[in-house]
Formats: sequence, C-alpha cells, structure tokens
Amino acid sequence: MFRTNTCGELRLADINREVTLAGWVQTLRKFGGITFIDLRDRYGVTQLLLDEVQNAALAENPLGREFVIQATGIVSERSSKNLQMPTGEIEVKVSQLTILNKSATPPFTIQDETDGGDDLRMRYRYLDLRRNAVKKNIELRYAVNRAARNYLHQNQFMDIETPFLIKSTPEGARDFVVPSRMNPGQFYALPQSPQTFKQLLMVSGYDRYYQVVKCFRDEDLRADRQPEFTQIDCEMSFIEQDDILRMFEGMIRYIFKEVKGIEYTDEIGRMSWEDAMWVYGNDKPDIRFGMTIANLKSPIKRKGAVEADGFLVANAGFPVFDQAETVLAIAVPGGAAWTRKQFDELTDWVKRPQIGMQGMVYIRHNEDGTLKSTADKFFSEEKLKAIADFANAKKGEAVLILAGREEKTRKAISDLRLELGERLGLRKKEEFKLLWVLDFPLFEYSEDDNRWVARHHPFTAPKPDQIATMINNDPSIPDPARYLEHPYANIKANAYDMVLNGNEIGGGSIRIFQRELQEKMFDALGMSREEANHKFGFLLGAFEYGAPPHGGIAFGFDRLCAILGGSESIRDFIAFPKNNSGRDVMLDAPATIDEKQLLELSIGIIKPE
RNA sequence: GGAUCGGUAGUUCAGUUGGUUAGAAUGCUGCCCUGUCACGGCAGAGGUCGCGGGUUCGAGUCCCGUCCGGUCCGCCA
Repeated sequence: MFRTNTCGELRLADINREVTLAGWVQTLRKFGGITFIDLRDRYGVTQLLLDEVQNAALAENPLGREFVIQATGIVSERSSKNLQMPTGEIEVKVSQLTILNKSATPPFTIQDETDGGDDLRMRYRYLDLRRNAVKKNIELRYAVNRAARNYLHQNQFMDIETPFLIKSTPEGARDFVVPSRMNPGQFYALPQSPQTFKQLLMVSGYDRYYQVVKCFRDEDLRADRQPEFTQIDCEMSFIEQDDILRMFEGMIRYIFKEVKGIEYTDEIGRMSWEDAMWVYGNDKPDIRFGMTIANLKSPIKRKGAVEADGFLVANAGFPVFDQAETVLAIAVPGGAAWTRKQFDELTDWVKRPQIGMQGMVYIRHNEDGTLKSTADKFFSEEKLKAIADFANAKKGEAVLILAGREEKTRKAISDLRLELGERLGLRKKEEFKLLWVLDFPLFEYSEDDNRWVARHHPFTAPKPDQIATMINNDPSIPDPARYLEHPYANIKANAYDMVLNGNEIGGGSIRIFQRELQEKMFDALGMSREEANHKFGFLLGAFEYGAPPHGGIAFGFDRLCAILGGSESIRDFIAFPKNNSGRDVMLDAPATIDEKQLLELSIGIIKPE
C-alpha cells in the first residue's frame, strides 16, 4: 500500500500503529542527532521524527522543502506537544524513508502567510494552490457547488449541458470568437450565457433545468470580473415571478446552512428598483447599515424619507444648490466631532476623477444642539435644523451634501455612503444580508445609438400590465432630449436581482414566450425583421411550437463563493484565474500561433499602423 | 480608451536634498546543536536598481519614452 493514512488524521488513539504516509516536506528542523519533518498533504500536517540512523542516511540524500517523500514508522506520543495543530499530540518515528521526487527550492514560501506577491503566486499557481489559505477557498467553492446541486436535484431540476461553440449575437457584452477551420471565414462565438438554450429546453418540456456552467465575456476586467466565469444557471416553466423568488430563496438559505452553518431565517426583503435608487443611490444596496439618502430638492415623499418640505434648499441664493439638478444628503454617525482636516480629506475623496464631484457641503449637528455648516451664509440655523432633520441627522452626526447632475450625484453619494460604511466598520464581513431588487426598467436609452437597449437582455418580459403599453406604442424616439417622456421609459421588466451585502449575486427574469411580443422587443431595440431572423430565428421559430410560460435566474458562482469566503477578489476562488489584462501568466496565454495554423484557418493578422 | 499606484538580492521591502563600496528581513549554502514546531548559534554566497534614451562632473533617486503588474473609471449583468 502506498500510504495507510493521510497527514491530517492520526491522533493519540493511533499510538503504536505502524503507518505509511506520503506527502510534501513542509519544513525540516535539524538538530545534531535528530531531525523533525513536517509532512504535508491535502488533509493536514504530521510531524515525522528521524533518529540518529535515519539522520545519518539523510546526509547521503539530503531533503529539501517540497520534496515528495514516503515515510513508514510507528505513531508515538510526543514528549512536547503542539496543541495548535490537530495532529500535534503525536509524531511518526520513521523506520523507512523514501524520496519519491526532489523539488527545486520554491520561489515563495508555501505557508498560510506567504512571502510571495500576487504575480509570482499566479505564475506558480500550482504551488500557491498547495497553501492552506488558497486550498480552503477551493474547498469552499466545491461545498457551494455541491450544496447548489443537491438543492436543485431535490427540487427536480435537471443538469443539461449546452454547447460552447455557438453563434455570435452582438447584443450586450462582446463575444469571444473561435475560427472555424472547416468553414473558412466563419466564426463560432463562446456563450455569454446559455440563455437561449435554456429557453429552448423549456420549449422542449424540461421544465426545471440547471447547469453550473462557464460563461465568456470579452470585456475589460476587475478584481471581481474574469473573462471566463461560472454561473449557476437555472430556468423553470409554468411559474410566476414569486415562484422563482421563493425557489431560489430556498437555495440560498440551503447554501448558507450547508456551507457556512448559518440558519438564515430572516425574511428576504423585496425592494423596487426605484426605491433602491432613491434610498441608496444604487441598484444593489448594501442594507447592512443605514445612512440612507435624503433628496433635499425633491418634493416626492418616499419610503425611508422623513416627511418634510421637499424644497428645503431651493432658492436660498446658494448657487451650488440652486443650479444643481439634484441635491442629496446622508447623515454620518459621529461626524459632528470630525475635524476640519477630516472633512477636507473626504472632500478631496469625492473630488477624485473616479467620483468627479466639484465639492462637498457639510453640516455639523453638534451634541449641544447647535448647527454649523460650510453654507452658513445662505441658511439660517433653523433652516439647517430642518435640513438635518430631513436627512435624519441626530445630534453628534454630520450631514454630507453633494449637488450636481442627477445620475452622477446619485452615484457619487452612493459611493460616499459605501466608503463611509467601510471606514466606520459598518460593513462586517461575517454579517450577511440578502435582498431582492425588483421591477427594473425594461429599457435603457442609448445616447450613442439613439435607441432603446435592453437593460437585462432582450428576452425579458415586461410586467404583465405593461405589455399593452409596449405593443401599442411606436418605439422610435423623435426627440432624444425628451426620451424620458416616451412611454417605453416607464415600462418595468419582470426582472429581479438577488443582492448580498451590496453585491449582485444573481439575476433573472420572466421571459417573453410569445413570438409577437418577442418580435416587438426586437423592433424596440432597432433590430430589423431580417436581422432578428438571422440572429434569433431559431428562438422565434421555437415560440411557434408551444412555448410554455417560463423564467429563470443565474447566480454568479465565483462572486458568491468570494463573498461567502469573506474576500473582495474572486481570483482567490478560482483554481487558475486570469489577471486583469485577461492573461494567464502561468501559461503565458494568450499567445501567437504558427503561420501554418493561421493558414489552415484562413486568417491573416492585420497590424495596426 | 482613460486615471492612478508600483517595479531595487530567490522573495517581501527600505534606500534621506542627486554624491564613496546599494541595505534589512526572510529564503538559500556550509558548519555546530537530541525535543523542535516562526527552533537556535556561527560563517558565506547572492544585485543589468524592469528596459531604452536624456539632464548632470556624478542618477536607484530628476525628465521623456516603453514594457510588466495592482486598483479604479469607461465598458460589462
């Protein structure tokens, strides 16, 4: 037998057994007569003890870090124990040691706290994966995968594979393309998601489908974005939105329980997209903390906003506010005690190009009830008090106010809110808060193309009571400046996102399942009938042969794992990730290919001048 | 496409106002050590300061270009 046990399982109860272990040399600790070896495998670390005889043999064939060895010996109680490690009460007194393979000195230490930088770790990813810290992420990923599959299987979902070599449909993200040798000049595309296939499976009657599947998008990357990533992709027939929400609340609860041991019993809130944007400035709000946004220039009363004079800041003779499209405020706990320097630092933060605000106005609501502001000149203390009250700023808090163009200011105050939440320690890693965001707009207006684009994707159904609005109105936009007045601007989609701690972890929709409505959708997106037929004729055709009502959802598997693992970066949860230029630095891919290969593919390289 | 931070020993980093022979820790090599587990002690090797150009009596340090890596915006669901 190659090995009788793993390096993680021997205990006091195994004393006096003869065992054989195999693994990697983690460390060597040599003394005059004896040597200790920490032997590591996937399951743990066990200490080996070499006596004088073995030690002498070691001089002939020296060991080094990461050598692969096999050791046979007797399990013994240690004379000095290490209770930090599970196997710390025993050691194996080696009688026979075989070097199975040598190792070069690794370029970084294979420890929990490695001395290797990211680039180096990625270049030697196979060594990095030996580290406990990375291994536990990969294990967590498998646990999430297993839990999702178990739950879906228990609920009659079927895993059905769909092709990777498909047709390019430039709508949404850029496609990765693959040249076809047998069809010169023609290309496959890699799927951005199995969207149309899962819908076809619904037409075929496989009424509950799922897949843990790779998807590909040729767009620029981030810490939480990879060119190839994994989705838990699901679709169901004969359901309404509520059925899907409940089914997948069940799944996420099951995952929390199985993977984290957390019973997530709280009701999962449901918030409309409009409310999310209004109260949090963001369509994926982090609801672990408050600091909700008050709109100082709007008369509209909303959930979470205190009833007050909405035009609080209008016509005060303060040009910054008067000229702004919108004026938004948040209240920061403890902010009244901040120094001038702290406010200046935060002002610089919002003025960075990434945020791009001109400045920030603030009001201190002091503990003694007085109010002090950078805009004192324009507002009486009563007015400041009214603003503070409207922004829900209690004594000891500060009101931070940003003013400017609607969209930019809303994004800025949302970023500011998240930044402050981070700085004040309100975004606790070990706290998990789920939320559904519902009723997204079906369309977004594209200034570049002066047409509507699908916010989610072109197969998303409008709310049932808005189908008529869509059917009965011409999608064309006569005056781009007034696109908001077009009936299409207000059509809401039967779409939903699941949000966890301010991250979109899943999103989906009820789909269009009737040919007429689907054609109308393509019209609305400015796609001619020919173009629609060329790109999606197969789907439109399928809709003529008894397509059932259906809908689905897809979860970002890598991101879900990262959040459950308490990390910002999804790369730690992917065995072989790419860097932020889309490169695999271990393989050094992508790479050029031979002239001969290019010739076979009928491809020439155009050099930009 | 843009912004920004970084690149110095195998590795992680320090390097003052431009000034003699570029340092530390760790890793590596050798010797000593029978209870370590971040073992300890002594000695030693190890550098194209990313690359190219410029300014200067003199550049790791200043300037320009370029390559590589990180983060973000645009983009992306």
